[in-house]
Amino acid sequence: MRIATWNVNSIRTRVGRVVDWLVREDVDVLAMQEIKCRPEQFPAEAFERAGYRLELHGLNQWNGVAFASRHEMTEVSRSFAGMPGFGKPVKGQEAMQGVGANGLPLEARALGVTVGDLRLWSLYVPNGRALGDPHLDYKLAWLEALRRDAEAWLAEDPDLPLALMGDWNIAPLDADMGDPGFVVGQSTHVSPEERSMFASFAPIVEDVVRPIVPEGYTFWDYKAGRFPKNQGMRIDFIMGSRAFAEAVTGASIAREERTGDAPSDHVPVVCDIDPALLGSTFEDEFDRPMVF
DNA sequence: ATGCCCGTGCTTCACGGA
Repeated sequence: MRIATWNVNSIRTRVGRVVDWLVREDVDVLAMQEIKCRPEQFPAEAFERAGYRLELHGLNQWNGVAFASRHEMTEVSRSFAGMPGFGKPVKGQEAMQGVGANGLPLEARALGVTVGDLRLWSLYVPNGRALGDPHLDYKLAWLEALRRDAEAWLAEDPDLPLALMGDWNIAPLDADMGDPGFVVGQSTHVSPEERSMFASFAPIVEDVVRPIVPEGYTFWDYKAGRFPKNQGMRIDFIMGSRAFAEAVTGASIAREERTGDAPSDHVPVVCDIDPALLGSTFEDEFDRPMVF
């Protein structure tokens, strides 16, 4: 069972490349971020022809998250309970996109699905923009709310195989930041506040990729030749609960997806799950044991 | 110190990204 996350930076521009990669790499479930379109604009046919079902959440040309899965997806959530919004207070037409826990309009940054026993979230954490910018307060509040909700899910079911995967927009360690445009004390993504917030998830979820792939970036800015100079950032993560992490048998970062024609600025992050290491329901559903 | 490179909108620049 192969699970991946990829900030695709516009699915309409990238659809051929994304579906080719899914098929070539035999991916079962892909969490996408920055699809940059509404559901009716999503190029669904290409995914469906390749055997993938879709769950989509997009409100406009910004943000947008999605899942493509070879397996049935249930219990679809387009936000988490404490998720804050951003912008001007909701009124009239804006109310159609939903109101966050802070009374402000929700953005399309979170999508939760259940696949077998797995609870999976595709997350696009707010960028933060700059130190002192209201967007950074939003980013920190958004993550705090996510952590509190995830704590509650796991308090209710400590054995839940939960994965919080996506673009976290934080480089947790110094080794995760190779872009000289980002400096501790001057920039987002490396600030003590963001790193502390990321670290506060440790009691509930862990990075399941780093133990297997200790080095490497997941994003290189299009500008200033960041990829040829390998001045990237590691900001895309698959964070798994104990039950999820115990079932992980492999992981990789698909660096080659930053090369060739019209790449996203992010690359896929992948992990492999052995269903036998999860609960029996999942095993029965997907391993299809022979019946005599 | 600034822009670099992209994608989107109903485009000829503004904006968001990280």
